[in-house]
Amino acid sequence: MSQPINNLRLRRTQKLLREALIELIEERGFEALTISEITQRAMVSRAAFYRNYHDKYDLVERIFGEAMHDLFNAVSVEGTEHPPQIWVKFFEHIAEYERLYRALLGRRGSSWFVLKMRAFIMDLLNTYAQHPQWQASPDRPLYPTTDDFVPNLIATMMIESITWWLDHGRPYTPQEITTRCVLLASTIFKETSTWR
Amino acid sequence: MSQPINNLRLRRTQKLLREALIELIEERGFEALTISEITQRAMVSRAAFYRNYHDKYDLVERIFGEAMHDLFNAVSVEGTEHPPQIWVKFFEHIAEYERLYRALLGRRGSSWFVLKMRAFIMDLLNTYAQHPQWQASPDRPLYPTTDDFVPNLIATMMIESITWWLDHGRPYTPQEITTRCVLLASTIFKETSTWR
DNA sequence: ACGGGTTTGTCTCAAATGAGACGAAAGCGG
DNA sequence: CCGCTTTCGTCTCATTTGAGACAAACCCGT
Repeated sequence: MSQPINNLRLRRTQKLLREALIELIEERGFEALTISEITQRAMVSRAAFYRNYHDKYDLVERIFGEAMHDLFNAVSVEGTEHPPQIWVKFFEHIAEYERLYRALLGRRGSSWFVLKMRAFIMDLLNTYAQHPQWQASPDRPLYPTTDDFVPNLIATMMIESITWWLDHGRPYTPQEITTRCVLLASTIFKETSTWR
Repeated sequence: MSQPINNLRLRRTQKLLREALIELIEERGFEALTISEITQRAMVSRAAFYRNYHDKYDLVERIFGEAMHDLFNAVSVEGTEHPPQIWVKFFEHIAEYERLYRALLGRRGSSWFVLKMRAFIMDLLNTYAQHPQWQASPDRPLYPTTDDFVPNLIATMMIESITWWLDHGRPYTPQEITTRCVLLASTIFKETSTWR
């Protein structure tokens, strides 16, 4: 039970498996991959894979999960005084792990992962949406909290923005693409909050 | 004693150590490296290094040795009917392992390795020099076999050609650079074989 | 030449891994 | 629907590996 102090081997096999996964998604697409293929590329036994991960979905989830963990750490350290800052950090993170996201969101990617990512972005929206900058007016809720139609749209738009951004060689800085996305999002928020 | 069938772990640690070595030579130079540094980068224990290699020189020697082994295999398979072909293969090999040779022959490289490589090229010269293409005339030896002054010069020239070639982004194909080198070498051979 | 820190090379023992086998499940072509 | 093949997921045991300690060699500044 008690996790031993030694985790170099664990970290190493996980690193090798992650790198192998990204390479192989780029080459053959996520859905086509088998566990054997990943472990062979990683120079790791199949048994070692199952000791570390449940399946290939688990592998991706944990890569993404830890990346998001790092993202939140980076943001909480630097402060959230200016909420759109979280999105700048978000795009910076995307840029840093470009290979991963191109692989997972691109043509050969995984629609399962797109769902996963949309859910995450919606969480982020819910967490940070109450900031004045995104509010249509102070006394009116931004959108009906019982309905996540609008957040869903925004999240989809964000993902599309990410893939476009990566596919076009990141023609904007994280700051610039964030500004454009926030502008778009707040427009949608304002428009739709007048519905009824 | 008896080498077990299992060598995945061995091959993996060796691969990781080699990659780490090349990276670190590029970053900090060969002579400055410590074993700990290499093993940390490779995510391998120091003990594992010593199980596989005697020291960092051994590590480099074996990378080079196996590369040369592959080189000879490639040549012997494709036939040596046209001897300068070995040099084309040689430059192709250099191009393939560009990072290694830039690292080892460049500014931050190892003068020890340059000696090693010169000796190897001289071997190659001795092995293939008797071909008519490089002979001044059929009835006269190419150079006095008791003296390796000229092979030494040629080998030095070859190494300089390699570093120049790599440093300038390989402006010639392996075939072209070989042609130029063979031309230079045979000129030197012809000139010096008239000495006495 | 002397000392303090680093690196080397070797060792031991616990722990993660690799090989390989196994039945079950899934894909697939006829 | 039925075989045939591949992949999955789990298991066991031998083997390599990591952690850590050790003395010896090596620096390097005083």
